[in-house]
Amino acid sequence: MANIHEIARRAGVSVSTVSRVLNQHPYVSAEKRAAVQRAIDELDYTPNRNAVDLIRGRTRSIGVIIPYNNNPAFDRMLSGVLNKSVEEDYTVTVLPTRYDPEKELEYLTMLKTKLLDGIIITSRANDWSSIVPFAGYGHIVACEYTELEDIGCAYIDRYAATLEVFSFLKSMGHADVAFTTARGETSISTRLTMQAYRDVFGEVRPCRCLDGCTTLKDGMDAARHFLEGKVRPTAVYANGDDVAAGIHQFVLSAGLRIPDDIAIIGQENQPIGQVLQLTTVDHQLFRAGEEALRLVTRGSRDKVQIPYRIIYRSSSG
Amino acid sequence: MANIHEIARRAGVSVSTVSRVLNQHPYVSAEKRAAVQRAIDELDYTPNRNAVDLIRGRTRSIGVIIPYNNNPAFDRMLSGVLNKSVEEDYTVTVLPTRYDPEKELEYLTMLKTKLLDGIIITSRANDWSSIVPFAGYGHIVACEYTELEDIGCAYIDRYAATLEVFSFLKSMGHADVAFTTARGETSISTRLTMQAYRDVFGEVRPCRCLDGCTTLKDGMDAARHFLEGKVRPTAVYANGDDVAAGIHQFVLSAGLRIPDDIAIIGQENQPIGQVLQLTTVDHQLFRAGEEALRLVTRGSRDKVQIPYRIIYRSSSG
DNA sequence: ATGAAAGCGCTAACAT
DNA sequence: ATGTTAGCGCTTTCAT
Repeated sequence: MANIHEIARRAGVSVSTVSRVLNQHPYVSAEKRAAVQRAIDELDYTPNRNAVDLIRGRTRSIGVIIPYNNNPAFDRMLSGVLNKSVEEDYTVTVLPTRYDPEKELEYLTMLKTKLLDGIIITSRANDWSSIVPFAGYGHIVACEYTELEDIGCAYIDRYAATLEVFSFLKSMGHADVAFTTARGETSISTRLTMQAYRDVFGEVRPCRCLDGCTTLKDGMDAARHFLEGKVRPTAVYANGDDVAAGIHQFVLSAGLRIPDDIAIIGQENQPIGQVLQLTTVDHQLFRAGEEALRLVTRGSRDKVQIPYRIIYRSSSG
Repeated sequence: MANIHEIARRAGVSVSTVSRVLNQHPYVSAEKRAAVQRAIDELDYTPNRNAVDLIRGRTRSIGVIIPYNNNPAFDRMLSGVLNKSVEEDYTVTVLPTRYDPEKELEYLTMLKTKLLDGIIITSRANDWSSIVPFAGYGHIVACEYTELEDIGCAYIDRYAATLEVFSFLKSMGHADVAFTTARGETSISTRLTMQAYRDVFGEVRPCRCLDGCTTLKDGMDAARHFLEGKVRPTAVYANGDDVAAGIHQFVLSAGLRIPDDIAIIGQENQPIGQVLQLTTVDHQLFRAGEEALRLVTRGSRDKVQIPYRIIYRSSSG
């Protein structure tokens, strides 16, 4: 590929003039501008972005740290990020960690190496203490609430949503409620869910709580688990609509009725939940993703809460 | 951030020596290497990747052109790409086009600007004639079959799969079959589907074919469309499991039985199809994505076919 | 084994 | 208005 010098030579001007027309600066005569443009067209020239980014120190590119791809929740957020990135004219790089802390730090280092202007953390594997230092090299926005000064966030109020769900179930007469979670008490989601449970129903008994659930099949296994005791719960709050759908299937196949024998509430408002008429908590993760991108491109450290909505359907009575 | 000169000064060596230890070259004495390492650690130094990429002319980064995010099919491919990218140590940038040809060309230009080593095209908005020239600047791999020399591909045999589906339906006694598609005859998928239909059933009547379907709701509308005539089809081949699920719902709500009154076959083997016991064509798009990444990182122009599998469930009788 | 120096392709301050 | 020039931070000959 030709470079800026070749264009300059061919147009009979200096490289600065070429640079000026490239960056639409004023103070370039119409003739020279035309000559430069001609040379550019003739040689089909495009500036080398590595050189531009090197000298500018910015890339208009941001990264999205995501534990798993092909997970409804994270995909929604990523989708929101991508959607907004187009209108903000930023490029987005996906950084899948599988919750490997080393990998995550490696990705964060891309701020230091100047490859990324900012990073959105949808879910993290490291403690904040090892993440915060990277905020010195680029903007970091999280999809969870944090009081840290250096970190912006577009977060959902999972505690409030969960509290509302459990309170609703209680008001409907449910006293024995079970729930599923995805990844143990290392995750804030799980901790907040358990806290809300305690605040409404008291102690969390092992037989009413199952971790490690993400897929439809996990939901079926969870339902089997919840139903195997002599006393069975009368409602289940699943950590996703896929899981809820699995529970739904197993419950029906066990000859029980929904919601009469067991009420089910899911999360994320997925199509599968619509089909099965599942009540669901829509955390509006798409909007969270959009907001996260908006924040990170502005270098904002604002704390923005994304409101949730509960969509009541027949599965919860 | 410190740069290589500072490290050199601090370690009392030249920049070339620093560069050598950075790139694990031989011929560096143990003492100097240690001194350099100490300086690197003390200053918490990380090389600027823009500078490295500029001089090397490579980035170990590839782009994935994708029309829509949050579409089961494209998400599967993207997921496969990402999965493989981790083990191949490449970074992937998502390039959403919404089938805007201009946007797509803009993305392809990232090969010229040296930002990307290669690009995977999951689905395109431009003619090959305007895409091929970019192959001169970086590797291009498509997720559709093409004979073009310059383009590698990891493709699915949609015609064969569709032919098998229609032949199966015919063998089951279905003579009046409908189908849905996503985006008109500009898309190869649609063209291949129509071709297979003609080859098995003859003429494609407008009342047996509905375009613009991607979501569950589209499926419900499609079913309404197919059922409104006096004679209704006895089977529908949907272009995705979400669409098939919508059809499923509408058919049931219309008081008809599946598969007795109407057989349904979907595509992509999504969880929703598993729940509804939908027969489905699994095109193994995840594998296609993995293979595409493998090809593009190797600069290969091989043509690799990804086999499909039909998963028979009760919705097709 | 090590260093000096010439770039990679571009931007921008400075001079004219 | 336009050109000269000094970098941005790194790799890689080419000497020694």
